[in-house]
Amino acid sequence: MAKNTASSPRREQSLTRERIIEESIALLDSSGESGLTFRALAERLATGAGAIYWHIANKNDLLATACAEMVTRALQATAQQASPQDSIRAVALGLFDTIDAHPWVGSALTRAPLQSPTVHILEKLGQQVRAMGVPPQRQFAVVSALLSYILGVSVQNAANAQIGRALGGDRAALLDEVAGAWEQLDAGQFPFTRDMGAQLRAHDDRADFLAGVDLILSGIVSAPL
Amino acid sequence: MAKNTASSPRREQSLTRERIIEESIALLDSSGESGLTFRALAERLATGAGAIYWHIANKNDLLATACAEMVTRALQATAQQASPQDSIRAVALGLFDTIDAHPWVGSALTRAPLQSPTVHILEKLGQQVRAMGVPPQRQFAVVSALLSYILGVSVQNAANAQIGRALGGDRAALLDEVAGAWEQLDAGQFPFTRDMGAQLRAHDDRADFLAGVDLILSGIVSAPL
DNA sequence: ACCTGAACACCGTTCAAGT
DNA sequence: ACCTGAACACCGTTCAAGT
Repeated sequence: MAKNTASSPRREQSLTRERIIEESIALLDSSGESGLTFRALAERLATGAGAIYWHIANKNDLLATACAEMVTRALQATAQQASPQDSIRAVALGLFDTIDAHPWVGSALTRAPLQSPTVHILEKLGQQVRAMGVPPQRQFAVVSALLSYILGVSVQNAANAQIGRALGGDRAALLDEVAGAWEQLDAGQFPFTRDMGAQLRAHDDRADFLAGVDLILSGIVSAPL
Repeated sequence: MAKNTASSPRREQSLTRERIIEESIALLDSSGESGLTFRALAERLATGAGAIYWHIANKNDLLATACAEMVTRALQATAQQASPQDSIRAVALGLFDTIDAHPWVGSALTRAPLQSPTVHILEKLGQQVRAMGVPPQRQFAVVSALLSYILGVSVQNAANAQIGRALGGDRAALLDEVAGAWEQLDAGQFPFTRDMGAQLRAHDDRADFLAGVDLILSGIVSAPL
């Protein structure tokens, strides 16, 4: 990483697939998904837009590779825990936080399911589900539910945060606005939602996410089928 | 719906917000999300692209309104069931099937959370969660988990189906290919995924989705916290 | 009040031409 | 082998001009 020797002629920094991905991640983090354009990327790399195509197949390839890199980092960061349940919680939170910090990772995962990043997550979850003693014929459905929940909620949470940022960025004020609207809904048609204003204002997305994971974990243990 | 009388001058079919949304839905269903362009829509409506902007704020408005229409239809179609659990399953399946048949509804829901369509779903789920006897202070987190799971999995399932279609359309062949790749993974690094090939080949997305809903429902009943 | 359609400022991707 | 940058075929959105 500190080495600067290029392959053949000594150049300041030659255009490599790695450097393109690196700058793509920086661009995605700073300007979001819509900020990643070949023109903007070419400018950052001090080259022409067409040059990128020598190393990268297309925009999808660019996004998928950047996403795989982030998921690898996230999974490497989750240490082994005391119980399988705790390991599952750690993986879940690691992904939640990564996708929260890099919302574009979420959309990339949605766009390329069952690819390498997802398989790594599946494996990590599967090993813990086995350790919990779930019978073999139920393992696929159980892991599938966990994976879907984790990715689904993380992606939606990140999308919410992005929308919040686009709408001004004051989370408390935005929540308060929605909560206020809920409280003024028609009592006959929306008896439930009307009463949820206070809980919406006070809620913590990360805690609710974890509560959902726990709900599934205790469903696995109580095993209805 | 059969009436053809326009507002003031008798015209074949005047340009209305309703007609624009109707044609947008048709276009989205036939050509997918990328098929909805102002130019294609204008052609279908036999007008200019700019004319649409008189009735619709922008593309987001177009997609959000079309999405709201579809969710309303989906919720109206779910009849009252014997138990709260069954009602929740019916709502879940209704949304799963709608989003499966109209994948663009999924992306629109993700893009506009806590808007009118989501609130209607929240209300329907919330009433059943109350009927199940969940204590008030847990209701928000429980409904939130259910809603997240249902939307998250449905959206991902629809995305998968779209990708499958783009890749040739033969679901069995595609699954078989992925399953085959799983079975050849390194035994040391992927002991779990390696064994899941058969279950992946045999699995039913809709059944797995419902199994996940049941997992959450039994987690709610066994109530760890 | 509503519609037209050209114009603007963008995209991803391709490709002849260079080194 | 790799890079350049103009060109192509698109976008969403705006807006002067029409009726």
